[in-house]
Amino acid sequence: MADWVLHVDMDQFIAAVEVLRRPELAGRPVIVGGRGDPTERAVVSTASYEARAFGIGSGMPLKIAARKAPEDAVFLPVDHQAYEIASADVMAALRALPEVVVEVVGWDECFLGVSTDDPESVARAAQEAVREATELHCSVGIGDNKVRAKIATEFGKPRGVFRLTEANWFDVMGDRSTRDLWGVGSKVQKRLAAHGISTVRELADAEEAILVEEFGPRMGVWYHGLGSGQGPAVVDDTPWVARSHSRETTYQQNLTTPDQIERAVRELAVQAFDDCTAEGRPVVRVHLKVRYAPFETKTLGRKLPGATEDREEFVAAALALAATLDAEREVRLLGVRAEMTMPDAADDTGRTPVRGRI
DNA sequence: TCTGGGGTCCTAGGACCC
DNA sequence: TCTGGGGTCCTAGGACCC
Repeated sequence: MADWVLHVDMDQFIAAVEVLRRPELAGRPVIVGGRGDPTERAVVSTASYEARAFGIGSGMPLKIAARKAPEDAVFLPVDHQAYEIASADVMAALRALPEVVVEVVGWDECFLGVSTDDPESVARAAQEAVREATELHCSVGIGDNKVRAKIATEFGKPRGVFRLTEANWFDVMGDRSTRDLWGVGSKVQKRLAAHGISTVRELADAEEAILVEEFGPRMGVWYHGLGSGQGPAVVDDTPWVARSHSRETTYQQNLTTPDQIERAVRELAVQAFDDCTAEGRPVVRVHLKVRYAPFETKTLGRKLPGATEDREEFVAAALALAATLDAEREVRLLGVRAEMTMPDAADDTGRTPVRGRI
């Protein structure tokens, strides 16, 4: 029997959950994002397949989506709680499969580790278990590691199964853009292109030394291996432990005065801090994220003098950072992040119980 | 056309110590 | 007075993912 990695990804998860509780919306273009008001500053979380047919997709500003959407489109607010409940039901159904290790990587996706000679039948069993428990549909990628399983899922959508291994990697991926690789975004794609590397095959054939020079010792080696579909194959069900919590808000009207910014930072800092202390861990660091109008993002960080459980001390540190912001510029987004101490277990074992780069 | 909110990990470079 | 090499910690920011 061979070891396989399966990647389970829910089809249009958020939109599907909404349609499930409002059956009358079935077949209509459904767009979920922000507070459901397409005149506000917000982006699309998920669009149903019917809405995608009009060119509407995740990450798109709601205002743009509204322009593209047909008359009968429905805009809905994001309801985190509903998706968390649905997600828990999905994961519970998958954990109930025999001999399977489940590693959750998001609301709507996870890896399964399984030893079998017939991964396709495990994939079909997973789809059936999810459908039976939740009436939701998913796609499954089968791979000999996490990278290939994750990429395979896209070829299985919707409601399908696709296998991607060392055997068919270059047939399937060789001529595709490096951007289609998991972990290569637009910036890295451009930097690769500057070295004459545009396709997956070209990345695999590139000199590793050149990539190391461009991206550093870890990322250079990582990207090179990505070209031939290499990646870790261990599926780990250790519960995820957060390193930090943040709160951020995009303001419908830009903040223009120091007083407005101070009030906003204080409010966000209190929430982020309380999220951390709710887990019983002191806070060691504060970050501030600011987006100046129209669209320039900056982040600042400061280590606190020591681990603290004193909220006012944290708020004061956040305010001190805020005092360094450019007072001349309008702010449209503010975020405060609180970084926590790690649980003792991490130190004892030398192994961080954290979902890392896969 | 106008861009969310939640996270993680990596790198460069300076400070400081031996 | 001018100088090495290595290690670790910290800050600041970049990139990516769901």
